[in-house]
Amino acid sequence: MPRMSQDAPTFSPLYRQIKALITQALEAGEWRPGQVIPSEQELAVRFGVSQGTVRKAIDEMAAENLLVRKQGKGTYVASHNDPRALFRFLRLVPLDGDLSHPTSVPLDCWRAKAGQEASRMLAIEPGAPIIIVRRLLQFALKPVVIDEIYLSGETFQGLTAEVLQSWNGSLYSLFETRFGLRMIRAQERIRAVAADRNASEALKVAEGTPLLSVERVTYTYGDKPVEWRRGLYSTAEHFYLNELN
Amino acid sequence: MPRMSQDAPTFSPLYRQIKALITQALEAGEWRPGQVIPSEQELAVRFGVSQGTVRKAIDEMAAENLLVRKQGKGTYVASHNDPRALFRFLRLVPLDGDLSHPTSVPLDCWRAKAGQEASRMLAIEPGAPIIIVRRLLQFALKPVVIDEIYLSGETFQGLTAEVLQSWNGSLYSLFETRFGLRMIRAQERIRAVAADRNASEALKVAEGTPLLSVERVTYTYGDKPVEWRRGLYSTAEHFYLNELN
DNA sequence: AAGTGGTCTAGACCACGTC
DNA sequence: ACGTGGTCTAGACCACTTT
Repeated sequence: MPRMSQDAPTFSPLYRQIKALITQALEAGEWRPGQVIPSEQELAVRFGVSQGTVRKAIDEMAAENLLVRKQGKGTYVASHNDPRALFRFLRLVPLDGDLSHPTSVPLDCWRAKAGQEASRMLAIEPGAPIIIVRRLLQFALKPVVIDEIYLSGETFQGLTAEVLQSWNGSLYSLFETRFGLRMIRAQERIRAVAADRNASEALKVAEGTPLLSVERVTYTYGDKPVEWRRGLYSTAEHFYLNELN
Repeated sequence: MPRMSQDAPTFSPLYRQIKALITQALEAGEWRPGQVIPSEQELAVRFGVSQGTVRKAIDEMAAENLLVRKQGKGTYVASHNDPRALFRFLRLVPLDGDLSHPTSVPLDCWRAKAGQEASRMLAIEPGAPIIIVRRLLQFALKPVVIDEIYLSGETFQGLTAEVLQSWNGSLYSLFETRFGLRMIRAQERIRAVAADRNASEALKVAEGTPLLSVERVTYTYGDKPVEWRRGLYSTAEHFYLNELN
């Protein structure tokens, strides 16, 4: 039973150190999204701690949606390919209870250099290459969200309009499968704005219609920002649902 | 070690039964908000289970913001009088990082009978007495939110404009202190709307300005809805911040 | 039957706050 | 010194899934 560093001013309990080790392994790609990780007992042996300590580490990671426990089967690496993950970041719900899945329609995809704002949001150098994606989100064939998505050109090399076109699934599942980038958490800043010319055409609403402006920064491991997007949501037939706990 | 009912189709682990018992005691007012509850050891003896089982029950309740643990001191009943609880339900943040506390200015308070919508939201009979409160929320003396709040007249007997005027603190801390009602969780539905005459006057913005419409239903123990409110947020100098995990 | 996560226990020791 | 929550361990048994 290794005590590790337990008395420094930066005290951290054993299970958190184990958590960090598991996270590192995850980050290094030792186990891929959707796969099982070793059993608690195996991990306990590997790290030289008791099974209960591994358990507590995994408990926290499951609460953070990094891992998924399945009784009798094992513990799995969370994946955006899992259909249940779709609405984790998309909080838009139809006014009537219609639960049809949204469709992503890529409109455009081009390269540019990071300006002030993009460089700050993505924590990259101003002038660094970025990729900008415009896409429409449809619910039951009706346009509801128009998104403008900024990505670091460095980490998303090879992302083109064709790749987007040919992908059937969520954007984040593409990022995960194709670029090995797992979106862990996000922060959204919501304001109300009037539809400009572009938005009104894309969303088929009158110019000046109030829309939700949703700015999102999405982070991967180590709180590293990897995506910045701004979405304009038409709330004629949908609303943004938020649970406060 | 009582096994209780552990094999019925409605299986529930011991710690969840303990959790239910603690919640009942909380609901019954055995310990009041802000006070300490008995130690884990005492509760273990009282319920005839091990300390670890009580611990797990309290763990979940702390995660749900029903209880607050303080190492070395004890476990406390969560309270809206705690200043840290203020921003639990108010997700509005100034564009510049100014962290001034908002002020609530009650504008009006009158009695009415529940209509269709209010009765559905508050789960009361149509025609039942309700109280409607209009109030303004100011950040640094600037009007930012205009709220219309619907409450069941039954549970909020004695709530008058005078009571609201004389209360220095959040609305929920008033509800808690004066009416013994603790707000546990809430659900918000957000849309974008244009400012009508009333809103434009109250918020000092032009008519037609896009505003956030935030409809909130707030629940107390047992998922019982006790408040329905609609707020119009001016997002000229503030935004609604949401963390997605 | 065997393996996995889930629950429960009992006991030891640590960190924090108060007396 | 004492009491509280926080951590860690070891072992038993339960529930679920697969073989």
